[in-house]
Amino acid sequence: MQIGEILIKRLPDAEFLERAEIAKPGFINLHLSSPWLARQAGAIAQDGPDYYKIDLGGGKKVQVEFVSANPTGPLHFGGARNAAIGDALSRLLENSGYQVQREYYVNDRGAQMKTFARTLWRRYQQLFGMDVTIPSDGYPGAYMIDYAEKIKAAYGDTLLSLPDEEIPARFRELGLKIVLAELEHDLALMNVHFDAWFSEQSLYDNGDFDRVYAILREQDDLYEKDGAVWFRASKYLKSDRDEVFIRSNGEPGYFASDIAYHYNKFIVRGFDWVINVWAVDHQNQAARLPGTMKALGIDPERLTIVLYDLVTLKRGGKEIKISKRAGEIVTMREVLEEVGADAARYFLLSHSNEARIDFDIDLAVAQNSENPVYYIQYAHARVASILRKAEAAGLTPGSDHLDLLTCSEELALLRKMLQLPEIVVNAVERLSPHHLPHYALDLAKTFTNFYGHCRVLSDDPEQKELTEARLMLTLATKTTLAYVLSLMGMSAPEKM
RNA sequence: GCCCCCGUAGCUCAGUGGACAGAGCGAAGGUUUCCUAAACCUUGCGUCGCAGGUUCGAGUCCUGCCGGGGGCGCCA
Repeated sequence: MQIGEILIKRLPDAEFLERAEIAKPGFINLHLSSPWLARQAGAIAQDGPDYYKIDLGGGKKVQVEFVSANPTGPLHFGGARNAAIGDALSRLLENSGYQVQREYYVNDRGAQMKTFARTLWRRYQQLFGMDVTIPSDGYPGAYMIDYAEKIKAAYGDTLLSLPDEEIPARFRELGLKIVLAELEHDLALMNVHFDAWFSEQSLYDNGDFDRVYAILREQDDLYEKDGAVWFRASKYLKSDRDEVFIRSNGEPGYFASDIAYHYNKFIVRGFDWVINVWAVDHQNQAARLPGTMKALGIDPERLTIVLYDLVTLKRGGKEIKISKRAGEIVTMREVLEEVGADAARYFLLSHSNEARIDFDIDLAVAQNSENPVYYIQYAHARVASILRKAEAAGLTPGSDHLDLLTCSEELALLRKMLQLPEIVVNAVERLSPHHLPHYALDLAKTFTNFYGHCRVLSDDPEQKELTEARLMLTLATKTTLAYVLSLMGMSAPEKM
């Protein structure tokens, strides 16, 4: 308490400070000056979203790799959470002084791709009445028949006469093309767009894998055992388990691809920082991969893996059961078509990454106050409506009398807006976008409270100055709501 | 067996070692000749899973336990 008193006496006079006081155990409470607060309405409205831009990154090149589901079928709804998180992180970083690249890693080689091509070939043959069955370990989903139909539409029966040895590569290539186009289309439904689709196979075609292999060989990080080539993970990690690098069948394993891929990210492409968004079922690999960067001379701190937990879908409080074995999955597209991108993104972002989500479809589509998405967007639409009405009445926002904004609802709204940079810094530092939806709801609530207590528009000439000031506050609210919605990748409707 | 995540209000969830643990929804009551009633206000709402420990101070850190989920592959 005594220290506090001394500190208070030494506080410089700042225009934003109204007063400082000491509270119970020894807290110093600084009170913002109301006139200063009121002036921020003008600053926000004038600067637009730039008012909130901060520079945490100093122009550093950061890559956010997300979704990256195997290109063997439509995206499962769980992938939508990955997309929501990855894209929101990208948006947060972009607005915090980082240069961001969004990347989708395409696992276009390996066993599952071969199985995919084989299944596709069989489905194609079936379309011509041939009595063949799909492989027992193949992909039983009906979407494979759709893919085969597309190939039939483009090529007719001409592929039936392909030489046997050309079939796997041809169907792999055709299938991949179809799936990638579908992934891009479905992700666009969620307003997610990638800057790069990075092919795993390219690592083997462009020599990155060979270079990494040579480096590791040189460092004696590789050894042979049981007919396979192993990476000495134990040299770099607190672990007694090594990683298979090249399998006994001669094929590089996923770890070999991963390390070559990150060599490419850091050494070839020169990213300062790489963020991978992975589902929790990769938690073990997530714990190990950064440490193995040391083998490439890369600081493990430069690789961050964001893990998120799974999503279960509910309808009317009841879980929707899916059977992956039978190929019955709930796709991202189905859910997006039902609930829309905005609601999906809001709910998928509203939980901390580590928490599981019960996604309630009924709530997401509800058009009432139970649904925070509508509440928030409605607040924006209401703001827009007031501004439209003002314009029609010849009233314009003005900064000359902002000191008239003195009532508690007005000041609370201003304070809430000024919290946003703090929210953004926190979300970036912890890579936790879930603070955004909570803040947005808070802000919408604070605005609606203001709206209920303070009439903005007035045709009374004596109220003109207050009206101009409140219009300025309203405009600042519009800027702020629209900005926080854009960080989440959601739309800010002018009308509802 | 070892490792990771979760457990906070009736429900869904926030909570960065600091003040009396917060929001929304639901509930109860009230408001509206008025800029979008898709609204607003008021009220009540807690053994922070349990038990120890560290600390001036713990929902937060440590240990153990209980409950739920996940991971420990020559799959990715």
